[in-house]
Amino acid sequence: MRNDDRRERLRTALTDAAEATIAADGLSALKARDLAKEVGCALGAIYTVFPDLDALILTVNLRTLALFERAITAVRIAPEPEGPASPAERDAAVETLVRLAVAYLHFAAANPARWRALFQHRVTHALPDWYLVEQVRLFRYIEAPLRILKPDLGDRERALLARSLFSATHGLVSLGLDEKLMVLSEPVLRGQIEIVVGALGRGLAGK
Amino acid sequence: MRNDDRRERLRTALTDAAEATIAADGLSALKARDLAKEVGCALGAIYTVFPDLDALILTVNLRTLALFERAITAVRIAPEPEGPASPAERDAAVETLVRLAVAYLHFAAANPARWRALFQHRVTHALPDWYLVEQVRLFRYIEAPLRILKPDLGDRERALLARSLFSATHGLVSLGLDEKLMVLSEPVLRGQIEIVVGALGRGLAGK
DNA sequence: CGGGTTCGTGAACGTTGTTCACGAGCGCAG
DNA sequence: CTGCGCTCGTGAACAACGTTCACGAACCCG
Repeated sequence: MRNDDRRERLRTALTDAAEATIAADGLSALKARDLAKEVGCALGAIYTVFPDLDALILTVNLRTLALFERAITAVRIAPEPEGPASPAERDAAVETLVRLAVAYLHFAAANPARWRALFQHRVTHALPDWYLVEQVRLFRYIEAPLRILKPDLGDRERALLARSLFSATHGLVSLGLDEKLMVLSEPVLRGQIEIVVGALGRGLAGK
Repeated sequence: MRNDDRRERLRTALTDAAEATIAADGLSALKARDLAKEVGCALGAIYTVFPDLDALILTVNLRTLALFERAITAVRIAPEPEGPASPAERDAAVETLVRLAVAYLHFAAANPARWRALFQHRVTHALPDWYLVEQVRLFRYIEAPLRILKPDLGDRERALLARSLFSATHGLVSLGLDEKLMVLSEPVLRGQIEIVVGALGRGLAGK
């Protein structure tokens, strides 16, 4: 079908334009009419490839998650020891957690509008599966060092703890970069993250 | 002036109605026209006592903060020791931090819509002073146990760390109660907070 | 070439927050 | 008591938004 081709082209063109707008001026600057004008299509055409703007935003957010994953794969990960972990290996695991958290901060600071859109966007409908799958995969990066720090944890508890560690880090980054509660420079915030996540890791190790 | 009296009455009536709407159906259910109908005034009358709806929301949020402070004052606080803290006193300080965090969770879970409005509401203008003052005072509750845990910290660093601890806890509560990332029951979330904040406190104590 | 089907078009609709010209009501001087 | 002027709430009107849908052009196929 030639037709599906055009639809796909329109879809990516809209996603590109929406991504650029969000990255430049934030989620609130995304307007259906501006979007249509930018890609040179009619207003109604948007709704032939997306059910509504929420779906378009979700597609942009998926790109942001992919971008973030590329950033996170550059983080040096402590190797998984065989057998029980030595104190040095546990320290290395803690440092891995800190590096992951700092990488999260760095990504958020480098892509503030894109990153804000991930959370600012409140969905009323249930999230699509392909979005949740992406989230689950990203949490695995946190679970690995946790396996070293607390080897006797069950899979379920470890997954839960990984989400909690992410939530805590997200809180630090979210409120730290947000202008409502405080405005912290990235270096200061990085210091706080190192202190807090470091203490958290050492406390979890149970020494 | 009889006139200021009427204005004040309208102001509180609007605040009451807005608070009820937010508490019942969330921030997004707050509409100027519904509000005017509920308090029996004209649409434009709202703008004679508030510059815009943002200011009205801020007033409601201040009430929420006051409500929260009443909840936080019920938390049992470890007494401040004289001289260097014993290990037991440090443990008590950690438990105070945990209790504060759990109180935060409990308040958020008990008043989900009110609490969400505190953060969901993004302001474009600078926040008024009376709002910031309220925030600063609430942070003092976290600084007290920190003084026991890390006595050699300067005032500035302690204040910063207090905000970071709050941010981490807020992240746990915010994402834990939020339906986007995960939905955790309050008991499960309470367990996570006890684990994370507990580990955080012990790690900070530097044992 | 013509009839039918498909599909983008953009005017129109319903809701927003916010504004502003109007007029009712009141006080006070004549 | 009457008339003038001022104040202040009123609600119709405006601008901007997401979303819809009747229309018409463009294309396919017989």
